[in-house]
Order: sequence, then C-alpha cells, then structure tokens
Amino acid sequence: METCSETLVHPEAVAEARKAVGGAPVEALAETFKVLGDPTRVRILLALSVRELCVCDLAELFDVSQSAVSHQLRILRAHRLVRPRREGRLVYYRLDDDHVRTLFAEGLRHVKEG
Amino acid sequence: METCSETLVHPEAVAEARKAVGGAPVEALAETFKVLGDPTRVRILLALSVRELCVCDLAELFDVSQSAVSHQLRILRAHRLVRPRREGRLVYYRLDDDHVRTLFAEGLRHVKEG
DNA sequence: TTTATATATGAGCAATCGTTCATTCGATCG
DNA sequence: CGATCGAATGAACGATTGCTCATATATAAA
Repeated sequence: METCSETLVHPEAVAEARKAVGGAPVEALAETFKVLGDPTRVRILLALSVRELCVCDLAELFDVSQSAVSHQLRILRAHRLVRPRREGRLVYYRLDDDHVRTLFAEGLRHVKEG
Repeated sequence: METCSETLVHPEAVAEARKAVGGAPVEALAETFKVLGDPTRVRILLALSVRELCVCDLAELFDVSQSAVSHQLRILRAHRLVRPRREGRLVYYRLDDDHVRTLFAEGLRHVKEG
C-alpha cells in the first residue's frame, strides 16, 4: 500500500524531479529552517538584526528567563546564525551573516500577502 | 533569577530593539519557517519547484508512504505553499507562489558557505 | 450499483522540542 | 582569597511532531 499502481505514475516527471532534489543538501536546508521556526528564536534574531545586544538585554526584552535565552543562543550559534563577543562579564551577540535578514524579508512577504 | 541587575542592562538598546520586533508578525513568521523545517516537506517543495506532480509521483519519488505525503501536503496547503488541482482521480500539486523558491535559494546560500 | 484506484483523514505512538530548575563556569570586585 | 554577577549547561517534564495503520471519501470503471 506504499505507492500507486505503476501504470498511472508519470515516470519522466518523477525522473526529472528526482534529479533536481537528489543533489540538494536537503537535511541541512531543513535544519536551517527548523532553527528559524521558533518564535523565541525569531524574536532574538529580529532584535539582533537591529543591533548588537547582550544576553541580559535579550532576556529582559522578551520577558523570558536568561536560561531560555542562553539555550536558544546556543542553537543559533551552532548554526552560525549569531556570533558572540565577550566583554568582561557580558557576552554580546550579533547576526553572523546577512542571509537571515534576507530570509526574514522574504518570509514576511509571504506572510503578508495572505 | 529572571533577568540581570537593572544597572547593567542597556535600556536604550532594549527600547530600540523592542520597537523593531514589536510590530513584526513573529508568530506567523516562525510558523512559516517551521513548515519549511522538515526534510520531507523540503523534498516535496523542491520537487514541485521543478514541475507539477501528483501525490502518487511524490510518494514514489521519496519512497515514503502515500499517507505520509498526504499529511505533509495538508500542512503545506494550509500555509498556502502548495496548491492542488484535481484531474479525475489524480490530484496534482504545484507551488502556490514564488516565495518558496527565493527562500530556498537564500537558505542554500547560507548552508553552502559553511 | 458494485468494484477499484487515488487521495484524505483520524487515532495512536515514539521521538523531538522548548521550557524550567538547579548547578557550573568565567570574570570582576572586595 | 571568597563573594558576586552574567552566562552556559544538564536533567527532567509537558507539549508538539511526523510517522504508521486503519478507515473514509471521491472519482472512475465494470
């Protein structure tokens, strides 16, 4: 009961699509989007797209615990979306590249044209 | 133990960031990215970015059950990422807009520059 | 109408996720 | 040194996710 009867499938269409999908780093791509798919992380990234902020600021900004922010920053760091900079006892975070800004802009465009 | 001592926070930075984040549809944005954050859905969308395909084709293409594909298509439909077109017993799906293509292109750029 | 085929959907379950709580690490200050 | 403060981390827990399995719906053919 896995697939349909073979006579009704479109073999050439499947082959063509398979070629396009086969080479793509699907897992890594999905992983990146998954990281962006959480409200807390979106808020953090949106805030950091304005300016550099320390963990303390982020925690107060969204009224979540410092622990929760740190856990999310760890994930964002692991995916090279944010970059830390230590200054005394404080750790400042900023966006690691400009792709996030572009992704958010395009994502907002999709959301708003409902 | 929620936030840090108030004297060390940067009030102007927090205020500035809050303004930028406050107006954004954070939940909807995160929701959209969450939908893109699954390997099966990424594969489906990549395939559909090449050409229109029926459910049957998609199931065979990735060697997953028809039920699993239908469940994912339902989610993609609910978020206006794909659009169905019935033709007899078959249902063909295509991308609903071009934002997905742009998002994937930018996502791939981020993934590849590791 | 009965049968068959393609798709959709509901229930149930293992796996994953994001939080809280407690603790630890790192750096500054007394 | 010990005390303190910001940040990071591990364990645990409830909530969510994506799958399978079984069944329902829809269209077409016999």
